[in-house]
This record gives sequence, structure tokens and C-alpha cells, in this order.
Amino acid sequence: MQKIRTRYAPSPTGKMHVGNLRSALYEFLIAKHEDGVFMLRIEDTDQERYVEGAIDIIYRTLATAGLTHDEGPDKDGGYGPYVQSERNKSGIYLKYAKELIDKGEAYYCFCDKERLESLRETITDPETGESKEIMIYDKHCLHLPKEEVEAKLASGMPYVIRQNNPKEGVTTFHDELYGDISVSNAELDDMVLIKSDGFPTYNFANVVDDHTMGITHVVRGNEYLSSSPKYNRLYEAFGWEVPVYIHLPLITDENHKKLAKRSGHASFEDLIEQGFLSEAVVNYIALLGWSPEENREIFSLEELIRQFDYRRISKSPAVFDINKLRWMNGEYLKAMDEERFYEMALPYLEKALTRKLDLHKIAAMVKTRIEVLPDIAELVDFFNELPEYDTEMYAHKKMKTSKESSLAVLTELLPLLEKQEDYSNDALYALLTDYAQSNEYKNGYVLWPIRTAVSGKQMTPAGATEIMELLGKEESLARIRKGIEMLR
RNA sequence: GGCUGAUUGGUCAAGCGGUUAAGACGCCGCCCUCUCACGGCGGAAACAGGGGUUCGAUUCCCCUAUCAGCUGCCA
Repeated sequence: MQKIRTRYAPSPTGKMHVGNLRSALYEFLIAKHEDGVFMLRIEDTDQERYVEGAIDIIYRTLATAGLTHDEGPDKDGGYGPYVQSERNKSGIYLKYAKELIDKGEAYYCFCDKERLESLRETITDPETGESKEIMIYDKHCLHLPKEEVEAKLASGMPYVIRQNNPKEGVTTFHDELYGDISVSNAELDDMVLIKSDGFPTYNFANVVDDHTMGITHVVRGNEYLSSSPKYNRLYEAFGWEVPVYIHLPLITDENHKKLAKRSGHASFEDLIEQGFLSEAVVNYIALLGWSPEENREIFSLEELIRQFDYRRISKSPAVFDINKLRWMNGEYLKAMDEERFYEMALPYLEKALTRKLDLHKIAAMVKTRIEVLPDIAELVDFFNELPEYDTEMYAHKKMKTSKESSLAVLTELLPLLEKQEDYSNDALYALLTDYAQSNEYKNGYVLWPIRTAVSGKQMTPAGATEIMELLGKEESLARIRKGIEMLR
């Protein structure tokens, strides 16, 4: 059987948003599931949109996401060059375009901007008031006499080459997910194949490259679904085998609008910056438009490769839900072994804490309570210094405490805690619960006021005695005394 | 406007002619518990609407609605 070859073919125009990344992911998975080849090709035929450094972003993103390409500009696999502007230097696109002209499937077009403008029609939506322009080329230059074409060419007049689509009949193409899609040829515009600057358009370069680079499965976004019949006509005109098409449903934001690079959380790099783990992001987007056979959600890349069956990709668009991503990221953090988590949390802990504390212990406390690493800061801030707090916090319904009871407990406990030498969690816990027992109090009745005094917070990532252990005797006592003072 | 596609809870989704219509996120409640979290248990919440086809439609067909994409010498 022929080995599967897929490609990720971005244009270097900026950051990769999760839609781009998901395309790359699925292309990678489809190839790797069958032990095939995943290739990277840079589509830089639009010099105007080219963004400096964008290619590096692509390399970096693929690398951190773990989507290692087998072939690409930096990894020659014998199908190079892998950058379209490089390929164009050999004249490959022009050569194939001329072949089409010879076959009558394409023609030179010399129409200038003004004439094209006159073909334009403006449509206004009565509801929204939005207007847009549509244009169907009228095949004017198709009917130019051969001599005139030769003369114009010879005179150096700028030209484009357009596809010559028939006016009658129907073109059908097959998509693995969407099935057969037919479009009447009258709808097919004579799209530009070669631009006047000598570069091919996406539409043309894509077909030529996918064929000459041996791509077996063309996997791409849904936005190409309606133009695919035109590509099919190109394959047929050349007599090339049509690849397997897999069009992917798009990813939208919470307003069901196509994901834009603007919206902040859209780019992979931004997500990483916000503290998301690349594994979690990859795992999450894998499930945005695809579901495994078994009812499970946490998958490593390796497991995805094994499980991925492109026939289970869904057809409807999916909303990117940052909330669920946060949850999944939290799952990854919780599943992490202590040491790795500590290392990852360390920079955040060091940044958040000014006091010298046992960071291993704090890392362990915080592990089950955060979804992304930056959440750490607000969880541990009270360690630095006692925050301003309202004494109303001492009254807790479930603990059956009041400001008065808290004051009583605190003042009674203070001398005991002053006398106590061992400020380990266990010793303190024993001391406090013994005290509770001998007074026939519930544990919470005495621990709640202590925890409140020592943290100044409604909720903390640890119990009273754990906090005291970390704070040490001196600071703990100071905070309790402050509490007593405030309650008086 | 035309063309193409999509439509299961708020979100991701399973389902592929007969089900009490899974599961997950989020939300709510209970339990655990020195608060919070973790963990455990439970709950509310969906087949866009209308016609067919069929003994029987979430599932197949048609129409309508809604949403999206395309309609560039952008990709």
C-alpha cells in the first residue's frame, strides 16, 4: 500500500492560532497513525502579507507541540524545495500553467484593474447594511486572437493566467467526511493561476505542489470546501490522480465567530504564555472536532497517534472553550509527579513569595488547587504578610464560631502556643485538638479562628497547623496576637 | 444576492431505524474535611421547526429557519 503523506502548509503571516495548530495536529496524526510522512511546506506566494519571523514561530510552535515534521525546509526528504518562493524560482508553476494553456484549460488575461472594477457588483445586505463586492470574470481575454496575445506578450504587457472553466455541466468531488459535493460549472469562476508578479496563487501552487510532492491526503480547513471543485478540474486537466480530501470543521470563539488572532487566547503562544501546558492544549484541541471510540478524554500525543481515526472527525464547527481547557490543564498538573510539578511551579513560587519558606511543601499544597501555574500567586500571597481582613470572618456558621468565641479561644490558646517549642504540623495539630477535646469543642471551633488569625483569608490552600508550621513560631504568634487585638 | 456546508443540554460530544438519548466541562446539592481544593455520590439541563418514507424516526428524504464558509492577482 502507498504510504500516507500529509502536509501542513501555512503561510508565514504571524502567530499560529489554535485552528491552525489543530489542522497541523490532525495532519500529523493522520500520517503517523499509518506510519506515514508528515511534511511542512511554507506557502509564501503572497509577498505582501509576509511577516518577518513568522517561519520561526511555525517551527517553534510545531516543536513545542511535539508535531515533529519528517520533511520540510530544514529537513530535505527529496521533494524540495519546501518553500514556494523557492520552488517558483525553477519556473515550475509557469511551466505547468503553460501546459494548461496548451490544453485549452487556461488562458492569458491582460485585463487591467479598471476593467475588472467595471465587472464588480456591489451587494448590500438589507438586514445588517453590510455590503460586499462580487465579481465573475467574463472570459473577455479567452476570446483574444492568438496574434494579439502573442503581440501583447512580446510587448511585455503584464498578464495573469486564468483557469478556463466550462460554463455548462457539473463538477463533483469527494471528501472523506462530507461525501460527494457537486457544483454546477457555471458557478466556477475563472480563477487566477499565475499572478502578474509571476507568483502562483494559493489555488494553483497548492495543487501543483501537492501533486509533485506526493501528498496522498489533503487535509485542510473547511473554508476550502466550496472551492475544491475548481481544484479537481485542475487535477483532471493535468491527468493527475486526485488526492484523498479531508476538510476540517472550523473552530469558533464563544460567539460562534471564526477564531481571530486578535481575541487574545487564540494563539498557541499566548496560551503557553498564560501558563497552559502544551500537552494539555494539544490534548484539548484534538478533542475539538474529533472524538475517540472509547469514552476517555486524557490522551498523550502517543496515544492520540494510536487512536486517531479520521473517520471520526465531526462535521460541525466547535466553540473553543477556555474553561474546559483550564480544567484539562488542571488534570495534567494533578497527574504530574511531585518533582516535576515542583520544578515547574518554582518560578511562580519564587516570584510570589518574599518570605523564605519551604517551597516543596507549598508546591504540594497548591498542586490540587490550581488549573494553571499563574493561579499560584493569589493562593500563597498571605504567607508574605498578613492581609487586611474583616473580623466578621471569625464568625462561621458551620464551625459554630462567633467573634466572641474566637476571641475566647484565641486568648486561651495564646499562652499554650507561646510555651510550645515544637512547631511541626503534627505537634501543633495534637496540641490544638487535645485542647478542643478537653473542652468538648469540635475541632473546627478552635481551628477556624486560628486559621483565620494566621492567614487573614477566607480560604487557604492549607489548614491552620500547616500554615503555622511554615510560618514558624514567631510569625504565627504575632499574627494570633494581632487577631486578639482586632477582636477586642 | 448566489453557491456550499452544518444544526443533539450553555460548551465539547456519543449515537449511525427500536436506547430510561452516553460521557466530559461548567452549574447546583450532599458526603469527606481544620477553610478551600482534591476525591466520592447525586441533580437540573438537549435531538432547530414542519412535512414525508417507515410498523417505528435523533438517525433516511424534502422544505423552512438559523449559523458558518466561499464568492480576491489572500491563503
